[in-house]
Amino acid sequence: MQVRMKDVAKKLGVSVATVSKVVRGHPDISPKTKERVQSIIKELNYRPNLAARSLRAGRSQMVGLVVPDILHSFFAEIAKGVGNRIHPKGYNVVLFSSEESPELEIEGIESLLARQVDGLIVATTLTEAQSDVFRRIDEQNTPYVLVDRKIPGLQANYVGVDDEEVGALATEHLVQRGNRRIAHIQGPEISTAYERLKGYLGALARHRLTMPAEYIVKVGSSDVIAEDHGLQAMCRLLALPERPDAVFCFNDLAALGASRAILKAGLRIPADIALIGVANMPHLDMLGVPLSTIDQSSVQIGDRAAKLLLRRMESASGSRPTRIYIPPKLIVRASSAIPPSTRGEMKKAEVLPQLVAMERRK
Amino acid sequence: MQVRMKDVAKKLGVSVATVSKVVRGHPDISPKTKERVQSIIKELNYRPNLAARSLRAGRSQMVGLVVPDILHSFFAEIAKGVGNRIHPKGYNVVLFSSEESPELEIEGIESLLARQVDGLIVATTLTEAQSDVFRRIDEQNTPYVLVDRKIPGLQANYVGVDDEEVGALATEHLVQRGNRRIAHIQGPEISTAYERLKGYLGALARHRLTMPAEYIVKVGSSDVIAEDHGLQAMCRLLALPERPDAVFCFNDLAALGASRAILKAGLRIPADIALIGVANMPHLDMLGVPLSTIDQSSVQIGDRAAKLLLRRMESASGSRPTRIYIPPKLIVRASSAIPPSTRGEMKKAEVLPQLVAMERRK
DNA sequence: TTGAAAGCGTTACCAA
DNA sequence: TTGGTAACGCTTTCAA
Repeated sequence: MQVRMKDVAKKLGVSVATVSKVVRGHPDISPKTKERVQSIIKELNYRPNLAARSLRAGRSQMVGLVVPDILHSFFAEIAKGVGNRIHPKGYNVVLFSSEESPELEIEGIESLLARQVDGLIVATTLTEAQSDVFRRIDEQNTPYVLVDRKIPGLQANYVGVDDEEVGALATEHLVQRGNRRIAHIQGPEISTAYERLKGYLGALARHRLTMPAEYIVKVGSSDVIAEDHGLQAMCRLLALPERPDAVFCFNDLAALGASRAILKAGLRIPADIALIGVANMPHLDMLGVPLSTIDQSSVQIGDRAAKLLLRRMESASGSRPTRIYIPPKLIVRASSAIPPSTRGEMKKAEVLPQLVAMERRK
Repeated sequence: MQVRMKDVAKKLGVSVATVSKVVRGHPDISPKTKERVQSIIKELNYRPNLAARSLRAGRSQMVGLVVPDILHSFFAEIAKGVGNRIHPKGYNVVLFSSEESPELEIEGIESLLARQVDGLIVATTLTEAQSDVFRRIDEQNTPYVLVDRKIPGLQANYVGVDDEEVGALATEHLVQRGNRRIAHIQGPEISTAYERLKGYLGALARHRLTMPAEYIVKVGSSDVIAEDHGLQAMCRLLALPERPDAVFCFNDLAALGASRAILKAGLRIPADIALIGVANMPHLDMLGVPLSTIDQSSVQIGDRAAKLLLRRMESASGSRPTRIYIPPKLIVRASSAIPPSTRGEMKKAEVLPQLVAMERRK
């Protein structure tokens, strides 16, 4: 059924060793034999069995990619970056979506290790307490690269943005625009959320601004359902005696939810409350109020992670972990764009047309 | 380095055959041996080498998934559906993104076949002329399922929506709302585009409406850059002596581009031009004018495709191709929602507030 | 330049 | 119920 090397060899009266060498472009083969073998390979439509090759060679030419949710455009972009980098090198991507479940993630990683992937790229949902999977990966001498999320206390290759800088960049921007009551809708229990919070607090401190404790609202759960949580968090902020004039949201999904809450309350963005998210998700520049955000160059994160992994897979193991930080980029759109001088002076009726005009000029 | 079955067997003084049976849950093993073996497996952290198993068993427990672009939410949703269905069955997904390139797609499929995947799910970019890859897949006796896009003349398992119905549903809706000059921004050279066009034409015919030939504008290229093309196509429509009062766009991305063009021209959606797309992409309900669309239940498409594939992989080959159609769902939002009676009677200034109010009521 | 043969880690058949 | 052993298709070493 399947054409094997043996079949090609038999048809030509040469040995399988010869065919094997031709297939892999091994040098010591006469041009004539090479050509004859190649023509038979074409004729029989022979394809080497990569399972056999993996077993024999001890390398599978596969890379495992574990993400919390492939639906989140951020992770899809990472997947794209990884694929585009490694496919030309003859590797395939085995994708595992952990659905934000640590247990599933561990199962996924184990299954990929069993598959003998040559390396792993992981956007992890695991906490420090669950991180022994990574030590098990190390034991196997399988290189891996963490992307987006880090695990405190784990020395590992990492590619992502500096999330403290993300938080600082966003908050700084809101301050520059004259906002003085800046709240933060915080993300779930992952490193990115902590560091963005740290950046937010740092920026406030630099400007000697202090906020009431209730201005930091915790989004209880994962990235995926962040929209609902953003909405709920925003509702809580709106109920405060003195409501914020700007909100830095953990990510764009949270900002989306927050903006729903703001509009529902009959308030205006950014005239009443300015908003900024993180991720630069596609098409959010076409929202009713285009959303300001921080771009993380996610395709590039995937690309760089794959590049780093390729290097680690090729070289002998043992080099110290590398951390690569991609600079975040502030993208200012209407949701945080109204200059502070205008604030308060605008009549309600003026706001929407202005936004529409702003959009048109683009 | 790697723990092998042999190591487990040696440590316990049993044979590898026994260990193998325990690992796979083979019945004739005494409870006592089973337990002892299992405890050693845990202790040594043994994981079966799936490359070896694949080679020996002739089945890899991997499914190949080929999509034109994982960034497109539609395909990411399919990937999610597939993964969620097959992971619990012990399969892994090998993902290949063809970047809308037929050549790359063929390479990708070949690499997956070489990897001995047990089955393939493909959203193809190939035309009938290039379809012999699929016959080669058949020769290998590897089952495959096409999703979203069909190839004319190729008898194959298929899961998707009935795109003619999609086109009819969208067009019918625009007609119902009182639109009489309904244009269509057509998709690229793929089955879905043809069939949506067919549905559009059918619906118009049923209502005895005829449109000028220029009302059908061809988007030259792939799904991915459909936003630019939608914009260009819309510009052409706007330049016509009698411009349309509604546009059925091949997909949401094209509609996004079209709406950019409409707003730039200083026109209003839907007061001047109503718009509807296809795909129900996430978050487009939060656009300045929320976008009407047709939902394709894409996660379900992935799920059903995987289910069908599992059946085909388990049963002996030879059954006739199955085609599964998921019913499309019309989702009416503001971009096509203004009742026809209001049309023309509204002053420009009234439109935006109305839309905002509409959004708030949600 | 070519080929024979060992062996990668597993499974499955058959014998004990 | 257990174990010996021959494959699975390929790579690689070493000899011819």
